[in-house]
Amino acid sequence: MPRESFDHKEIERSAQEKWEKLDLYATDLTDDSKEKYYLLFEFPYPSGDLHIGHWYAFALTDIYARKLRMAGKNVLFPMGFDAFGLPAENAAIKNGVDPKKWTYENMERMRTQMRTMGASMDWSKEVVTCDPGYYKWTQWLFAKLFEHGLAERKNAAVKWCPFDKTVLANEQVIDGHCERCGHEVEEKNLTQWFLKITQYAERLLKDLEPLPWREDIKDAQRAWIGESEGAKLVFMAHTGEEDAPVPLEVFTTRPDTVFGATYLVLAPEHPMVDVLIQDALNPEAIRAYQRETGKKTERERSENKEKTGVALEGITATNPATKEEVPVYLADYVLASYGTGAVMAVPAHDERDFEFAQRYQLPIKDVIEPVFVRTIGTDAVRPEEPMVERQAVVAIVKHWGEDKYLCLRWKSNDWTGFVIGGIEEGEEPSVTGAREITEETGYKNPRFVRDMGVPTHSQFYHEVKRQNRFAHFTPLYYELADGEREEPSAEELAIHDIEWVAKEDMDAYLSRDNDIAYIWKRFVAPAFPYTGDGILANSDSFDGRSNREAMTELIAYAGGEAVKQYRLRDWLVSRQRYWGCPIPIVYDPEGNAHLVPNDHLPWLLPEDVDFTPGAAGVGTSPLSTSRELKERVERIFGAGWTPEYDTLDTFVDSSWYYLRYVDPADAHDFSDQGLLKKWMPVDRYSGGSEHTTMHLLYARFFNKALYDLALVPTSEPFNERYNRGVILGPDGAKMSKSKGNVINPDEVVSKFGSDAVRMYLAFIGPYNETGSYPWNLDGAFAMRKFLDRVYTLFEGTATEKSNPEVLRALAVAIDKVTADTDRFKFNTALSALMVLVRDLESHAQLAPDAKRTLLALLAPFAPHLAEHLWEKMGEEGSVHQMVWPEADPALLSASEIVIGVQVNGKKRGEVRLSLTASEDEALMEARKVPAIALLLGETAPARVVYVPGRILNIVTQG
RNA sequence: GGGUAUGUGGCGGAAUUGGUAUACGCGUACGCCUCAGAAGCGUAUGGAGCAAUCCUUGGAGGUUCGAGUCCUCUCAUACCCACCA
Repeated sequence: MPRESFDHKEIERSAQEKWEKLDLYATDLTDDSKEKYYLLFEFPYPSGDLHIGHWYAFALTDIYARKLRMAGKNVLFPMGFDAFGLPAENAAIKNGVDPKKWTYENMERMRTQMRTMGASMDWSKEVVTCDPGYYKWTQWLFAKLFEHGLAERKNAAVKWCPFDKTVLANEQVIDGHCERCGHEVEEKNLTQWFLKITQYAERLLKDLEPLPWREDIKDAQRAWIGESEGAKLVFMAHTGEEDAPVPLEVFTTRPDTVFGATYLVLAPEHPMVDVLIQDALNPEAIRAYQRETGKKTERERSENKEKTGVALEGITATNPATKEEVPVYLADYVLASYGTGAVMAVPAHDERDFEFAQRYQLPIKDVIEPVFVRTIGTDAVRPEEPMVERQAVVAIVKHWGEDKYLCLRWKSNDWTGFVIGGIEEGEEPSVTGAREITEETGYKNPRFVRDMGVPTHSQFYHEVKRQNRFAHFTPLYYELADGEREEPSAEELAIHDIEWVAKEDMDAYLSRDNDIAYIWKRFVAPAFPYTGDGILANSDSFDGRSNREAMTELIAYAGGEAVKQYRLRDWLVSRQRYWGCPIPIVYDPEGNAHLVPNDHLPWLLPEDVDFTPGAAGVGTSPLSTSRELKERVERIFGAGWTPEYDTLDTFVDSSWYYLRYVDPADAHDFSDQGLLKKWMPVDRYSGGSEHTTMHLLYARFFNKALYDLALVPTSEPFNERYNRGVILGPDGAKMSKSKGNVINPDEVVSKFGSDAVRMYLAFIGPYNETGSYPWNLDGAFAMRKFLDRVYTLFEGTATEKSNPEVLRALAVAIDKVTADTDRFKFNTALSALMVLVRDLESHAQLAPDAKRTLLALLAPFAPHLAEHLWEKMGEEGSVHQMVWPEADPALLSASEIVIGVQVNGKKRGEVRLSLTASEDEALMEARKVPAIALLLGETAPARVVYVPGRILNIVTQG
């Protein structure tokens, strides 16, 4: 059948006009006759042009919005702009354009482009964060947080470019240099505003649990919050003089190793350094180290793998467990911003401390003896059986001539290792080793060289003895004097083979991550930290106990306190930027911060600002160049009062926009309580994976804080969260202007039509997974071909009713399209539509009922064409007001089905069976298939597995 | 270095609870149509083999009547965090 084509431009124009006239998409938020559904996508930054990524974000969510409306939901599907931000200011600096003008013009252009998309967004709820009507309430909410102690001022470092004389955002610092002029960046300490998100760390973590989010999204948030359980311990620092000792508090996750803490390390910025330095013998060296590290950014410090530090000479601190005096160091591997900014160093059991101790020759004291518990395999500990403790030796034995070592391979389980033997009552371990070497391998002249120190312990199931073993190994080293050997007993030979293994082959030879491999590693590299669990040693009365089990008692013994620590820092919201929401704070002549009273909100962003780099003072914001702002403050508050010059991080604006959508024009409140109660939480929030941590966490924090102030009805803002993938350039690389692989959607839309483009994006892969998909023009063309086929299907109309085959094909498609669209699996929904269209094409002409059903299914995916065909059929109203079809279950279940027949698990044919067929009937049918009959022969099958409607598997052997 | 995710044809991908692997689409080949090309239409298309048949979901084991799917190990790629004590 030849394919008709249609004029997509004309169809799009007329459909869009019609929708506007019918005002289809403005949601009546007060309509209670339908169930509410709040479908949210991340609002865009008005960067200028609508790109293919925007299409991917908006048009595909739109598919679901349309489907939901047809399914009878009252859908809120709003749109807005995250309109404050750095690019507007950069344009101002570069081209002298007013940031406001630049932003509003961009928004207007994007609105126009978005209309061509034909998306059903509700523009009447539009929110623009740089609009005073919006940021008035950003300021009001900031004030609420301030009043409740959730906003505070603290010192914090900013990146500063000494050439441009301007504060840089983190993303403007490339490799420690200013992205604009290439000069080296410095850090400056400024007093800045913080929101105390850390107070919510525990709840942000705990409330994640019941959310129906994908586990990887939750994991990313958990990692960002970074909870560690540990203890705070106090080491008293002494100066050697008569002075009172100074307490130094440390945070550690391993208080069980406190007996091994052989020195103390403070961050260079630690506030106590100023006190301690007065009594230190080397104040110049200490100051020099502070200056040196102060120049470096945190990133540069971490890039430098080599650990550096300086001793506070003449100062010691008392280990609260051992009561011994330990030296105190400054080192930049300790971060001032985490924990207490000070750590107790346990070089034997921490890799960083170990490295530092090696470099500065500090004592290393083992306090944990490793315990290896086998948990997998046939020798895994069997909890139901008793544990038998044994003292034993492990003997590493060197060859008399070569650099090879004596190994045993156990025949029962292919286990590889060294000679091992139980210590007899009253026997010297070295004697045990020598005896076992001779007994097990026959070598007669082992010479004991040394005991390798730290004992290790193993728990495993002894398969031969049939009991759990807790073996305490003493690792010993022997060398064979010569090769003199007698044949070991037959009993020994039956258990294992003897093998000589070269040093360099040993790692591959030994099974990984077990006790034997550890002992070998210790033998070849005698000093390295052990960070795992084990048995306490060198720890007074705690010796011999499990480190985990004794943890709480050890904390108490050391006079400490168990605490939880978070990696999450308080949220620094001050930005030394112009194009952002002004912080509604003024300072009295004494420098105390006061909120700008509500009746002066919105606290307007001044317009007489000089953007020239360096125009503002050192380390301050462009707002300080505004005369109007200063005058405004003095006029309202009095002489000597000064404004806050910083603006808010744009993440603050976007932390509450979903609350404003419900009541965007409200001049008396940030939103309407009644509507919030009805509409929150957001039912499904779709966005980019790059916002998994920061934006999503900030918004959750904001919502929780407002919940505690009884300003919002739910403690979590978002129910479902879907992360989307990215569209790559045709070359498979990330789209970027410099690579020249950016796709301009306008061109493709004008060529194939808006419907074809959105369908291509829907078809490219699963939407709710964060894959990345290369753009392919052939795909958009293919979608247009498909739409032409649909168009052709509507050419004629049958007068008789649809036949059962058509009805069944429709039912199957309804079922699949519905389920897949609900899960955002638009690709498979479309595949079901294509199968349906192919089936329908085999029938001469379609009855009106079949056409209507097909149009309903098509409407969310190809809204313009569906509307056009609807009109062509002579139907009233809009196709988008149709009721979403439901599949008749009776049509879905076929009475007969083709199932595969397997012989011994391999598919050998297929049979058509009724769903209610018995096993005997199935077997009878299967025997009619020649290939199967041949394989089965005359014998009765040993076993038959028959799952009706799925599979028949005939097993012929046992 | 740590965490998370993903590995299925030439390509994007499909496969409810373990139950006919490769749906749908692209690309490719051949044919039809055409003066010719484009478009369109039709057929084929995981690999090997003339065939019967055998092999195939990154690799190696395992559990099972049956594994893309579950378990163990291993390799590769992507993203995020990276001295967090």
